[in-house]
Amino acid sequence: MLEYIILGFLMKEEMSGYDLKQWMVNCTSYFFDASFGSIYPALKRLEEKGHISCHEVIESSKFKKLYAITDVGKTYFLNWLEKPIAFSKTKQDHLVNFYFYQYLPNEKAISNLKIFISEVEELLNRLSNQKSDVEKEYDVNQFKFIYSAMIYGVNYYQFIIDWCNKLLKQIEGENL
Amino acid sequence: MLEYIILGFLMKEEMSGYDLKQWMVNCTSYFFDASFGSIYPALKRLEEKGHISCHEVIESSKFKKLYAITDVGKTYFLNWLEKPIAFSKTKQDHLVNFYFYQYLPNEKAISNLKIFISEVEELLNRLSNQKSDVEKEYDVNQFKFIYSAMIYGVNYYQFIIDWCNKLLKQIEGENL
DNA sequence: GAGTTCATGTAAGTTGTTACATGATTCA
DNA sequence: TGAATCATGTAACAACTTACATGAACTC
Repeated sequence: MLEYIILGFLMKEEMSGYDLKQWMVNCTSYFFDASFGSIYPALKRLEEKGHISCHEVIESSKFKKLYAITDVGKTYFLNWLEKPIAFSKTKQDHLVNFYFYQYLPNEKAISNLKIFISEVEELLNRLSNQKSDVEKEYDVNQFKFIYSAMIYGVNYYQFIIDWCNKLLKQIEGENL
Repeated sequence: MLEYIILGFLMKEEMSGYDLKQWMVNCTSYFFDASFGSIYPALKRLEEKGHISCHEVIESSKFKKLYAITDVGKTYFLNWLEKPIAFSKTKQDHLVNFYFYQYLPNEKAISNLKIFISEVEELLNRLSNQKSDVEKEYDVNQFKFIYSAMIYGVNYYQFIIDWCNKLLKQIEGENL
């Protein structure tokens, strides 16, 4: 998946491994992120396969290895993109915890739920602000899919918060 | 995470590696599943650590290695469970695809969205039926957390379907 | 008696992360 | 001049999956 994401970003413009990481942190980290330890080897592999090409530059007096997608790479990427998407059941790690909360005293369940909620709320706020910025600065119709992904992210976080709150009220109701 | 899930299941009753896999497929696969190739080595590790113990039996004329959680294991599990849950951003693989759909012709985007929707709809139907069965057979108040997880699963699938349909209508509207 | 399900396990491969190492440049 | 950021990279580890191997029992 990482190699496809890299190709996807390079469809827009050439960039370095460091740039790619920045893009992920700023734009896709709510559904995909990768470490330098996987990005750099991936770039090496993609170059070996001929999907990308590299040229070294000095940009604002900083050494950079800029990677550009090749025609072979473009064909490869688009061929992958047009294939039907297999829904891969995503691990919802937090559900593993909640699933066994029957073994926890209610007070502990409540306090942990509250901590978890505020954790997700912070992520929601950050993404929500980012979404507002995009709405102000860009014509969202031109970035339909990217903007839709943001809406997904915001609504997904909200969904988790709502679910937690419902569960919270249910347990709290019992404690009375 | 796998080792904790195993301990969690063994909190209920002793079972074999095969049983554990069955439980995951039938009960948790919408948010967590593991292969035999990871379950059996995990059981070995847990036994070495003294978190579980094993005894071999013939159950309905079939050889089984039944694992039971030890007191040490129980303490270890509960100690993990009561810690605050770190929200780990789950990779939403399908979003990686949709994020780059600007590079796909609208017709292809539409057909792929439709395929994806029916894929998720099938999962939703299966889980939805399972949920109905649980509602009929059990007192859901006794399995609050397990039942809440099911609601999470159903609503999560529905959320994805709704998001896809919205996006679909938006693209289809453009094609007129 | 042939195929399916039950049951356990291993070896190799996949796909990452974490921690470290290096060095240049920028900024206070 | 010392800390932070920019920039690239590797080695070790982690946590799995896939594919294979084995064999007993059940089912038609």
